[in-house]
Amino acid sequence: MEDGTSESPGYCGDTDGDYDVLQWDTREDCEVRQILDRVADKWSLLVIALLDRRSLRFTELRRMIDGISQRMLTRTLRHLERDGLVSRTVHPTVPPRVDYALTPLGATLHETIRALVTWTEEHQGQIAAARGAFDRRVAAEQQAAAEEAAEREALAREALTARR
Amino acid sequence: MEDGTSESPGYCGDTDGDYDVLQWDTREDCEVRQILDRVADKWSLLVIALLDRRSLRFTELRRMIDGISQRMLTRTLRHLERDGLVSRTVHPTVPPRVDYALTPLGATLHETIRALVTWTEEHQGQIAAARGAFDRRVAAEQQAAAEEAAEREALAREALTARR
DNA sequence: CGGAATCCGCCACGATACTG
DNA sequence: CAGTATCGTGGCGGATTCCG
Repeated sequence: MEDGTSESPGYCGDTDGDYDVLQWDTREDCEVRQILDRVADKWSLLVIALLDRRSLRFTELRRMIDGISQRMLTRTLRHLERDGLVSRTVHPTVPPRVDYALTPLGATLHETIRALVTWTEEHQGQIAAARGAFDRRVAAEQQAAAEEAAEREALAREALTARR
Repeated sequence: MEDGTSESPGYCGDTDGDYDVLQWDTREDCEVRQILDRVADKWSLLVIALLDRRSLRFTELRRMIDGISQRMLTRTLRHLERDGLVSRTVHPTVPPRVDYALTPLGATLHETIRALVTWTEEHQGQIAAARGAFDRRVAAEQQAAAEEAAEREALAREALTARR
């Protein structure tokens, strides 16, 4: 099994009731974070999206995703299966055939995720602009610092030659 | 600066038009994934949620989050600032005072995220059930395999004693 | 074909110390 | 107070090999 997100089943009990915003933010360690990590996983989201069209075999997924290693595909599918987001059905044929499909639960999650994707698409312009502005500001500050350093060095050298 | 999500500004151009689902899934490497990683980041979401109430100082955030290191808080805030989700204002007082606040863009993102949190809260029961069932199945299979192995070993030993 | 098991590189993160 | 700089490390992910 290798790891498996730890076998602790239920709560984490970490919630000390400091602030009320933390009602779902601190306990993120319990449930929300688990799902969030699954969604944000490099491959999970891709698998969910692909399975949303139709059920697929292991090798089909492997080919479609292209950059993925068999190890990661296996792990990803196991995790999704464990969370009840993907169903795994083995056909006892030879050679063996395994089909993966999205469960109803997985389908609703995919819908929910789409909202986030939509948000990103709608605002990616603003984000790109913000990044550009930020990077330019940083570059300008760095250059200013560099010039100041050069000036200080020039002054120091000048003082040195004057002493001789 | 240390890293900075690479300074490549625009597209990734990785999109080979194989399937149409990949229209936003393959190019995830370009924009969607960036935001998703930011959201799924261990601390970013927490910071966004806390700043949704009111603007906060560096140390306030540090105390409220509790498990975070100063390094990670700095990095997180820088990333959020770069993406235009959080604004940073320095008050030229002594001692220095720096306030962080959610930008309008960040606020809309927070709203969008809430949908995902809501989904998780609504379905965490199903997920927990699925995990339980999965783990029990795995445990059962492992035990079955162990018993089978023990039986084989017993047979082998029996055969061995018979040969003497 | 569909995995499981093993080895290993890399970097994300934490702890620590220092600066303005 | 609000950071930057440096070092040490655990774990994630990839490559490879073997199994049913």
